[in-house]
Amino acid sequence: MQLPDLKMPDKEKKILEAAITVISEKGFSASTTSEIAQMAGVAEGTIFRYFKTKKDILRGIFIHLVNIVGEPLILDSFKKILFHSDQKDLRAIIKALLKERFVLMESIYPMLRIIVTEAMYHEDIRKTLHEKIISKALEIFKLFQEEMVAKGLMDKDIDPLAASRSIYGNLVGFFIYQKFFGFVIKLEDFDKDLDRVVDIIMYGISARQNSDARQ
Amino acid sequence: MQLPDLKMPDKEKKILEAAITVISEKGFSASTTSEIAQMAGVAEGTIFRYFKTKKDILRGIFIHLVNIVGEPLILDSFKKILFHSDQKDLRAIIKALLKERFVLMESIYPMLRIIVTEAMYHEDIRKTLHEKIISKALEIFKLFQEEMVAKGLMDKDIDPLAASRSIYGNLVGFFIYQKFFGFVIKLEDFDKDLDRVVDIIMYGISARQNSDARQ
Amino acid sequence: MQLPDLKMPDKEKKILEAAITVISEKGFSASTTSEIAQMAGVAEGTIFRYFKTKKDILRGIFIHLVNIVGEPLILDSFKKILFHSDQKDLRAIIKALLKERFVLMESIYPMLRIIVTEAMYHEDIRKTLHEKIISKALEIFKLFQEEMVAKGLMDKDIDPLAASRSIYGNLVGFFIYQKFFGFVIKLEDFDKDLDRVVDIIMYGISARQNSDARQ
Amino acid sequence: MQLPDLKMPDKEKKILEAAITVISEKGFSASTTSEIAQMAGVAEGTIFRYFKTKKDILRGIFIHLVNIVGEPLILDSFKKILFHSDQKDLRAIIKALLKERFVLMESIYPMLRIIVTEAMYHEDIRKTLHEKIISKALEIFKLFQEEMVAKGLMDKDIDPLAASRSIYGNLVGFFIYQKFFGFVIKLEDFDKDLDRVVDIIMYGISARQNSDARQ
DNA sequence: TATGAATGAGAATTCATTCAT
DNA sequence: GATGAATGAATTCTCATTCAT
Repeated sequence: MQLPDLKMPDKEKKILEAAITVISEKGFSASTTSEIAQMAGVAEGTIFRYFKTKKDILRGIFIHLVNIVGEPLILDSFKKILFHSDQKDLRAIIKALLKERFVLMESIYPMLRIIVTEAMYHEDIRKTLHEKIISKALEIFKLFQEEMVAKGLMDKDIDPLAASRSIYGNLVGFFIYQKFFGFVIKLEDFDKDLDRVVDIIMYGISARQNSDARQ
Repeated sequence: MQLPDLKMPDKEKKILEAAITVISEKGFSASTTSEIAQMAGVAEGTIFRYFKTKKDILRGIFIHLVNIVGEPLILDSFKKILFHSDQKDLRAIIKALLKERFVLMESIYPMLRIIVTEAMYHEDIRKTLHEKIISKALEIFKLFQEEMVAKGLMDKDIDPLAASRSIYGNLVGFFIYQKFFGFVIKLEDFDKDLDRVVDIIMYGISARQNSDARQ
Repeated sequence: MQLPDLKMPDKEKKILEAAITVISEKGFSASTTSEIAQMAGVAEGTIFRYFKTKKDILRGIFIHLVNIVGEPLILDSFKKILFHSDQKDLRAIIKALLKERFVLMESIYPMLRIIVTEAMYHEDIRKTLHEKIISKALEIFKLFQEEMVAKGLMDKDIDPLAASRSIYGNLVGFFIYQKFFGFVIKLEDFDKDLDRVVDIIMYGISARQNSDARQ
Repeated sequence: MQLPDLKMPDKEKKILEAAITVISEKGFSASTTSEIAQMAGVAEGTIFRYFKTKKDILRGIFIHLVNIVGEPLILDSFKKILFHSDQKDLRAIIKALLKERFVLMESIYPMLRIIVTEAMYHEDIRKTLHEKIISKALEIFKLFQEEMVAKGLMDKDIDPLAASRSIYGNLVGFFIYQKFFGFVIKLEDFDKDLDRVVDIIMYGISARQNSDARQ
């Protein structure tokens, strides 16, 4: 896990990167500061110059996700895809979105794994996550939906929460399947797979009234 | 977390139940055997009569999930809902399925939390999970889809993996939202919410060709 | 330092005794739990079964001094010497008192050293010490003085606080000189030395009106 | 704690002053060099330019007490009070002495606290203390006593060691009571209190042959 | 079988000391 | 000279595991 250049001491960055790697692999409690120090190539004591306690390392990772990764990586690219897409075609936009999200998730995968695990156990992390990222993404999606509804590409009755949950639910299901249970697949297969996901997001699982509905 | 009656010594069952509670709340590594013993009302040494090591407790929980909960609770009820439903209406079946799955997930929630966390970190757990539960559920769903396609209720082109992933993705998205981010909601609201999820699973997020498509 | 038999696990007593020895020799902060464990002949972890933290060991010693040693050893013998003495002679009583106090101080010397040091740095210890021992001793002395005044052996104008402070000041000065700066002396020399101390406590340092005043 | 101007680098003096403050408050082992550096307003590394090890700081404080404070502050003023007093009255001299000593002790209180604590644990400190200060003070007192005996103000039989120990014992008892257990008292009360101490030093605690003995 | 005291390896954390800048 | 980041040995404390009762 390589973090972007930040105004942060070199060693602190190394420790944070090492911590993300180690904690992502074994979970927070099962990781030791000695392991993190070793992987970061610093003395164990050095860790505690930058992070008062072990828990503060976790906090550091989280803050990083929310502040550094959250806004520019997660939300900005989300906005960009939804609004600045040249495509006037909803299906193409959704597909582009999934693709970009998939790549994003892969690129911050170790960090993601840590946050997901910890969010399961800590209310405060969930709360911050919701406040800083999830609720904002939902707002963006609502604006997007309005635009799509205006263009006649989405149904106005559709609940935006349910719709975005569906997109993300499908995406995560797809991601987990690829990452956890799937085999490494060829790029063209990936694209086909993705098409299937997009179709279901677009038209659901029921029988299509007319096959023209599909692109 | 109450486990069903099993041919298992009373103390072992108590330990397992206590372990599920404790580990679900703090994660495996952060839980201590002394805590589990205390909650189970047994001496710390007693734990090691039934489980050689702490890790074996986790294994015990997992085996329990797979063997005892997996087949009868997870798969059987899945089958029952899909095939023995009186309804000839796909939408109603999906809704019933989601409802039943939601209740099931809630009832085994502590266990679920443990397994999901551990599956994130251990390949072998993922493998067993896939073998014993996920792949079987997929097979069941395939049979169900064939039936639905035959009745003209589902599109034959739809990938069953993608379809079931969609159903589960939507369900899990819904579940997480309720459990982790949601507020406690009234039962009738829950039903409305569920309807929206079902609609999206059924018809997707795109504009409907004709509004009759919706119930 | 041997503690009296108490309803206290054998190991706890051993740890407490070892702690008193070690801490008395090096001071609290400079003593390590590993050292204490070694001297007590137990594993380091065992210490923390009986004392949650290192600081609790100190608290244990203090509680011991106040509750176990304070009342029966310090105050009771104080009372006994002052009131149950057969002697009708103030000088003899004071001498007996000094002798007995000296022996007592020697017998709990390691504990004393710890408490004195810690009392210098911790207000709460001083407070408890005052409440539980010093103020009580002062009360006892006041009663004693009343008796002596009634018998015409002490001046009624003398401030009991100043008087007892003088007795203890002289005693401690004597004790410190013997223990810290003195050489080991013969028993008869000790007695002579003590006599000089008693004289000064009794009659002060000024020229005596008549030499009969002295024994 | 302000040290007098010395031919000593500014930083070294600052470090020494800071060290006295910090160590006096928490004890030597419990104080950290980082704390001392912070309070002195220098970098931690700077400390080790002036003091090879942490222990050398303590040594520095001690040397300071003995060489700089010991002779001029402790012994000279002792001499001055005893011999250059205008008063021909022993009682008045003792009272003046106690007053002056009390003020002196207060002024070097932090340093005193350190030395007393450390003297309890280190033979070598006690030895130097005795050699450089205590034995000298005793010599001075002996000369004083001779003078007083010549004037008929003190008994020739009185042991000078016992007498000076009494004076100091009473003083220290008084000091401790005021500093550690006492409440803040008014100046006039302080003087009354002091009178009582002086009386006891002068005439002891026994009944006075005639009340004229007291001033 | 059940207990829980005892263990000791290993964890997080502290801090005097060094050294490149 | 002065700095303060970096170190790593030492310290406190935790906890899975053992074992005598």
